[in-house]
Amino acid sequence: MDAPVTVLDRLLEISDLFQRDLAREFAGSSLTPARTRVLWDLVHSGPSTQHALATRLEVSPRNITGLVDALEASGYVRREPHPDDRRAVLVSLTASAAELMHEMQRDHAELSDTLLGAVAPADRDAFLRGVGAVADRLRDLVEAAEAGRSAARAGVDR
Amino acid sequence: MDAPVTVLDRLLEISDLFQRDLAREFAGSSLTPARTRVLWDLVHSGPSTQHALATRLEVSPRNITGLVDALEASGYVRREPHPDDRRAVLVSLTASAAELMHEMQRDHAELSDTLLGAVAPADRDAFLRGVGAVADRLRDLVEAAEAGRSAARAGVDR
DNA sequence: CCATATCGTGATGATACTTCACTATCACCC
DNA sequence: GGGTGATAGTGAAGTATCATCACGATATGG
Repeated sequence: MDAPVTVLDRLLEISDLFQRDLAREFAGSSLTPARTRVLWDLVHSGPSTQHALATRLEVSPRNITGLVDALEASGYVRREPHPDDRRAVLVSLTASAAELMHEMQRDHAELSDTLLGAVAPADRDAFLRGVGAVADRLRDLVEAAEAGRSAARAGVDR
Repeated sequence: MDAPVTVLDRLLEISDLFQRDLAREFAGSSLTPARTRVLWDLVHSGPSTQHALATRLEVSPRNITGLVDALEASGYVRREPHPDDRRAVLVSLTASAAELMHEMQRDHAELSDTLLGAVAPADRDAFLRGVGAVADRLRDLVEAAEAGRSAARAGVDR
């Protein structure tokens, strides 16, 4: 009865392996998972204020300050004054960082294909539907749990 | 052309959601992800030396010292002298921690079932095969990458 | 019995986060 | 205009998880 391997175990192993691969990829460079996340977001969202980054990445604005400091020092991003708001700064990727991120995006897609290629062709459609269904269900569960807590706390106020 | 959602994205989202759920679960208690990992390992492996823990969890022995310190202070584990080796200590779960871990194991299995329940019955077998295949493939890839690096470094010596 | 490896830990430091306090600015409203 | 209150970013201080290096205590194998 000790520890049958569940689907969840497998899914967690996958993400663990991926993270390890990412860490290995950037060993030696000044890029770290958290800093890479910032770059990744900037590719998708374009030049952003630090506040916007903090909101999208769900971390404190103070934390973004430190991450951008490091990325700026290593030449991955630039801080420019916001044209309409003198309080804010716009963080944007440097050309070389943009190039790097496109490479990473290609690698990411390629890895995704490789992994899908490991699935028997006859299973692929069902597999994709299954992954989507699990992600959706889990998202709902987490959302409900978090809303529950918020509601409990907000309950006193309302 | 900007960012089609890949399988890999979905898999990473799943693990991200799960981690967030775990963190929420233990908010307020003295348990943290890293400390929980130690407890989880002890359930599977039984009383262990800190060195064994460090090896299995792939972290430095020094780090284990700190994690066990915290777990011991909170009453989750006990440190006992190793019967055959006066250098080593045996770390074992307290009764209440063992109980807690069994609960967690039940919850984990239950969540796994719930997630699998979100997959259409006709897709389930293919989905399970697919998840296994992807995990296997990724494990091979990471292993090869790490072996490559080790080989490169060991190459000078041999 | 001595050289060497192993087990744990103190010291020190990096990264990734937090909250709190504070400044500079913006936006609104009378 | 001149407050007034929200917002953008950052300094200060603290926590958790990791790493490396040095060191003492012990085991082990000639």
